[in-house]
Amino acid sequence: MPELPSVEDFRKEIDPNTINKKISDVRIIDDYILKTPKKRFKEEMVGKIIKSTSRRGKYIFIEIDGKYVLLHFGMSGEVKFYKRKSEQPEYSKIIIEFSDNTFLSIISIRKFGKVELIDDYKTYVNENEIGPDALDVSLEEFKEIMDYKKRSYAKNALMDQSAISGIGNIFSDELLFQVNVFPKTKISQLETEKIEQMYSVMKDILKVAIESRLSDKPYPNDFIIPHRSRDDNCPVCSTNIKRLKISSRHAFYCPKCQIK
DNA sequence: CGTCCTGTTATCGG
DNA sequence: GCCGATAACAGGAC
Repeated sequence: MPELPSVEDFRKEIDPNTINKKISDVRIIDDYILKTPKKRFKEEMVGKIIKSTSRRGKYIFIEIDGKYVLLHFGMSGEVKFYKRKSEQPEYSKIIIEFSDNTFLSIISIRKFGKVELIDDYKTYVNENEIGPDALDVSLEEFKEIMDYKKRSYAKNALMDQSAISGIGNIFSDELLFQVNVFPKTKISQLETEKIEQMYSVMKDILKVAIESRLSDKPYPNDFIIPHRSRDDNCPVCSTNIKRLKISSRHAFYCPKCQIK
């Protein structure tokens, strides 16, 4: 379930649990999502110490003695830290074992994720055009980006990872719902005040979502997320939620609150 | 059985 | 070159 808030949750599973721990073994159960040759991946990691973690959009970078392990979760991945071998999660693909007999599992049901050893994360971010993280972007930057994306539908602009990284199908729906914007509105049709409102709502919903996940609570009921179904109603006005296909993704929205 | 899915990428036509 | 639509990638859930 990985958009920015979930990925941040995964990062917190890694950090602090594995920080300063020594890698004693790397078990590769299935190398489908591993983009670095198995042998090299193992050799570069065993014996090394986990230094730090960072996240940009939906990517996690784990720093290991100057190099980085990149994690991307596709549509269904996650990571799990655990202390007993018997707790090994189902669909574990790669398991990092530490010298204190604890484990970090990289899990993937479908095989859309990515695990890769890279030399420098800044180079990677530039080469792969991963835009600034949604939680780091400044208002000025956000306005510039929206100006650059003015020909796009609002939903597509928000989901473009090279413009702003971290927002996917779910959170773009939430953001548009909370600012009362119909998903197929072109960015150029929005007033400056609306763009500014989008910026502040973007920060708010991501922070609230991270907090909810951290405290293991469901997302607030006045979010559209718990009502993303054609059989459900708008938490504000009770109108039946509608579904719309945009660029082969389904957008859920309230036809009354989100004016065209 | 068919449908659905919270991501990314390539390709095509406009 | 940008934009939107589509297919492809896989496999489990319902």
